[in-house]
Amino acid sequence: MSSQTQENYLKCIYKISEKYAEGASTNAIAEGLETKPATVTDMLKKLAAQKLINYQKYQAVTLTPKGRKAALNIVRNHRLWEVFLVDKLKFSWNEVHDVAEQLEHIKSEELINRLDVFLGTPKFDPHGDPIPNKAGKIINNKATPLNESKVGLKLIVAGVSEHSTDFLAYLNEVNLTLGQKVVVKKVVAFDQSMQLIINKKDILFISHQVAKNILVVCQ
Amino acid sequence: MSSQTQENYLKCIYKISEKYAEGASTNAIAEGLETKPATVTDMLKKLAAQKLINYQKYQAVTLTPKGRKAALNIVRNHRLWEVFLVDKLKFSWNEVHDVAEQLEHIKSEELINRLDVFLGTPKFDPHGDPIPNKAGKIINNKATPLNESKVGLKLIVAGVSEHSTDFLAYLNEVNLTLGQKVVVKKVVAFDQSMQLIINKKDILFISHQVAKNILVVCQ
DNA sequence: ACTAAAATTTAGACAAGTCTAAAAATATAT
DNA sequence: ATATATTTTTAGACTTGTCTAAATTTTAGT
Repeated sequence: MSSQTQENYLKCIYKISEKYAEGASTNAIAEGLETKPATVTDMLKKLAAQKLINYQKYQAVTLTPKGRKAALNIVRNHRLWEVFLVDKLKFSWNEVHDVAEQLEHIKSEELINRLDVFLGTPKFDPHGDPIPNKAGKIINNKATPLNESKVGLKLIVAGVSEHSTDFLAYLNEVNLTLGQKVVVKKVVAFDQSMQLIINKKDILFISHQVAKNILVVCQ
Repeated sequence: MSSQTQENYLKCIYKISEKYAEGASTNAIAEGLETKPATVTDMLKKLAAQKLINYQKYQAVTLTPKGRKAALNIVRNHRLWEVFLVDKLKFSWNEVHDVAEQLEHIKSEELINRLDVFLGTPKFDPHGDPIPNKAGKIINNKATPLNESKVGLKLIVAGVSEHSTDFLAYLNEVNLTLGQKVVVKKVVAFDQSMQLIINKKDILFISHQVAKNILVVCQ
C-alpha cells in the first residue's frame, strides 16, 4: 500500500522514464517534485525496499513491473478525473491539473471503474493524453511536435507536451485547442518561429518554444 | 490551513456536539476516530492553538465559530460526494461512506461549488442527512426515530442515525429505504420490537435496535 | 590522466501524528 | 467524606517525510 507521497514519486519516475530511456536521475526527480535531492535519495531506498523501482546507488532508477503498474494506475486516475472535470463540471483544460493531482490519490478501484463507465470509457484526457485501461495498457500516442512538421501539411492538434496553466490558457486565447485544424504556412529560419493557418483562414504566429510543445497528427 | 487529520477531528467534534450539548470528551473523540485518548489530547492542543476549538484541560471541547465553519465545510463536501456516488455512479447507499471520507478532503472551493450545481444543488444526501450550503447553513432535520412513533400513524422513512454498511444493507434487504411508506401496526411491550406495514401490504418485524436508528416524518 | 564541477549520498535534525506507560485530575459509590 | 474507578494529561519514544551541511562518487574538461 503506497502512500500519496510514494505514488507521486512513482508517477514522476514514470513521466521522466517516458522521455529518458535510461531512467530517472535523483536530480530530475527532485526537480519534478519540487523537493531536494537528499529527500529523493531517502525515498528511493524505501521504494526499492518495496520492489517498486530498480535502484543502484548513484545510478538513474527505473520502475519494476510492479512499480510501473502502480504508476499507470495513478496516471489512469488522474486522466479520468480530468475528463470528469472538463466534460461534466465544465472546467477549462487549463484549470484541472491541480485538483486532479488530489483526486488521483483516492483509493477505490470500484470508484474509478464506475467513473470510467460514467464518462463513456474515454481514450484520451482533455489534453490529448491517452488514458491507460484497467490492466495498465496505454496507447502509444504517436503525435509529433508541431515544430517538426513540414510546411504545407494539413494537421490536427492532438495534444500538448507542456501542461502549465499559462501555456494552456495561451492556447485557448489563440484558438489552438484540441482538434483544431492547422496548416504550417511558413517557418522563419532564424528563430524557427512559425506562421500558421488556423481553420483555413486565420493567420497566427507562434514561437519555436510554443510549437515544440504542441503535438499534431496528419489530417 | 487544516490537515486531513485535523479536518477529521473537527468533523468528529461536530458530530459529537450534535448529540451532546456540553461538547465532545477526549474519550468520545478517541472512540469516534479509532485512536487513543493521549493522541486526542495532543491534537486538541493544536486545534486550540489555531482557535478552532474551545479547550480547557479536563473539560469537554466545543467548536469555535471558525472551527464550526470548517467542520460544516467538510460535512458539505462529504454529503455532496455521496450524492454524486449514488446518483451518478450508481453506488448503493451502503457503499459510499468510505470513499466519501476520502473525497471530502479534496481542497477546491470551485470544485465543490461546481459539483453542487452539477448535482442540482441537492438538499439531502442519500441517507436523508441535510447538506450545508456554501455559507455553512444547515437545515435542522426534524425527523424522529421510528421507535418513538405511535401505532397507526402513516410515516415516511426520511433518514437514519446509524450509517454502518451492515445496517444500511439490512434496510435495503427489507425494503426500508429512503422515501418508503410505513405504518406501525404493533409494538411488542416486552422488547419494543415493532411490526410494520410497508407499502400498504407487506408485513415486517424489526427490533427496537433497528427502529431506534430509522428516522421518519409524518406522511 | 588528473583535477574541477556536478550529482548523489550520508549524517543529523525537525515537524506531524501516533503510541505506551505512568501521573494527575475528576467523578462515583457507599 | 473518602476510597476507588474513570478520565485525561504528561513524558518519552517511534514513523514518515522533509531539510541542511558535509562527504563521497561520478562526470567532464583539458
